[in-house]
Amino acid sequence: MERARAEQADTGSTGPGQPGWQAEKSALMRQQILEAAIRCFVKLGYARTTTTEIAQEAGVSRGAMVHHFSNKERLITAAVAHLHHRRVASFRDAIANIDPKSDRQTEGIERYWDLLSDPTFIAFHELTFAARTDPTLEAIVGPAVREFEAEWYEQAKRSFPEWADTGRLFDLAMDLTQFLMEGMAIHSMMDDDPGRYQRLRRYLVNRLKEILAAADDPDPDAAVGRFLADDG
Amino acid sequence: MERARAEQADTGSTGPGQPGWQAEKSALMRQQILEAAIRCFVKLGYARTTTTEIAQEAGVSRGAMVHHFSNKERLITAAVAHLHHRRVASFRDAIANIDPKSDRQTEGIERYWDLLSDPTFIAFHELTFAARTDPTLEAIVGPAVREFEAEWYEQAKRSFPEWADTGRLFDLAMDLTQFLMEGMAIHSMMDDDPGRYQRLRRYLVNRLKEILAAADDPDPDAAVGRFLADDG
DNA sequence: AAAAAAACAGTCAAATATGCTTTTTATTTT
DNA sequence: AAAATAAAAAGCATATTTGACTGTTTTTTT
Repeated sequence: MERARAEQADTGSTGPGQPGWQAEKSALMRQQILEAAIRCFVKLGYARTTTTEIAQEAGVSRGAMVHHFSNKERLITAAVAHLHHRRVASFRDAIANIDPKSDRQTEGIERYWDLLSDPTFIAFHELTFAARTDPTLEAIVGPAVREFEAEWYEQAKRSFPEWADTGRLFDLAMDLTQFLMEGMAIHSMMDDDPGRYQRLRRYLVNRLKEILAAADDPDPDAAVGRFLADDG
Repeated sequence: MERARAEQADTGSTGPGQPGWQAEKSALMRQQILEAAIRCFVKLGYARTTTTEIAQEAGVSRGAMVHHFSNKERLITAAVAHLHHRRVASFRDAIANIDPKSDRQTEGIERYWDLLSDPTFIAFHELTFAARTDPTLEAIVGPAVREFEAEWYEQAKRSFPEWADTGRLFDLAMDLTQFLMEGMAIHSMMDDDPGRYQRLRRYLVNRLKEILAAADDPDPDAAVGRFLADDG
């Protein structure tokens, strides 16, 4: 009395003929389209990413895609949300999985560097930059950018408890890391000289350790002052 | 025996009716169009800068513009060259005019910061970034980017003789400055918190002075090693 | 002063991108 | 099994953008 369901095995919990299968297939296709959009951002840049191109990249017909995302703005909005979730998730696990026995500062910087050259991050940067001159896109991307920055800060605080209660020194270290790493990442996209960047990452780690060491100073404000002294 | 030339006075060396006047007017219009193109890059981004938009921004008809630049690629190429010259020139005078009595490192960083937020530099950055996914543009912009970097390095060497013969320490200082400042500049476009950037510039100046001081070390290689140490 | 050349303006057609509508196919429910 | 519903594909209409063409005015040369 077995019904013919031989071909459903690998799809997970549901299969053809079962209720809910269509919904699952639909969700899968949505996902597929969003990932294709992200690949297009990386490959072509935001401006030259057309809906036609995304459909082609996803391997679905334009009509099928229109069924899922009725116009371009909705598609872009969904892609940004998808990208944001992936970015937060991959940042979390990169930082959370640092070997506690390793040099944690170095590991943190190296893992963040890997992320910065990941397509997910390149795509996001592409969108952020395009948003500079596109108010519609800015309205979509802006909140995600701010949310990620807050997440970055919180996650760093959680994963590097040695920095707790270092106040302004922590802020200084975060800003230094963020801006220097981003500047390097952008430049490294058009300049193939890995040694240059590696050297500077080592320099950065040493600076971070120096700032951290200053936190043990009896007068932390004086320590901040030493780093930011205005005289020679 | 005066011929009627009352209205030529303010144009400089030539005026209507004199040979060469047309050529001068033509050059002026070329210039006007190129500057309009640059304003468009800043305002709209490279991708959304159309020839129509440039003509409108320049206040000339499209046909007139086509007369000067027969197609878009030639116009873009000329605009990039124009922008490059302006960028090199403004960098040179910013650095060359540093008051010798001031704190030269601080002044240098502050002046470079001013340049990074100047439309000339924003436009160039826009083009550089767009070139990532546009080989045709990359072919035009790439050489200018490399030329400017070389110029930047040479100019810094010339204007800060105290760094002469500091070898690898100089390279480290240049890279640190370039990447950190660029990272800050990009971020500051979308985040209005001047204090954050000012603080970090002060930090940077102190780091530069520290690197420079290390150049007096009897063993400069050991000094480099101290900054780039690989152990805790 | 007349002819030649250059600068300029306006219009048009081809190509491309987007959003909408219609037709066909597949799936679920009764 | 039939009706109802959802998904996918294809085609069409409108917008934009670019490059080309044509005619007019201004400037230079003879």
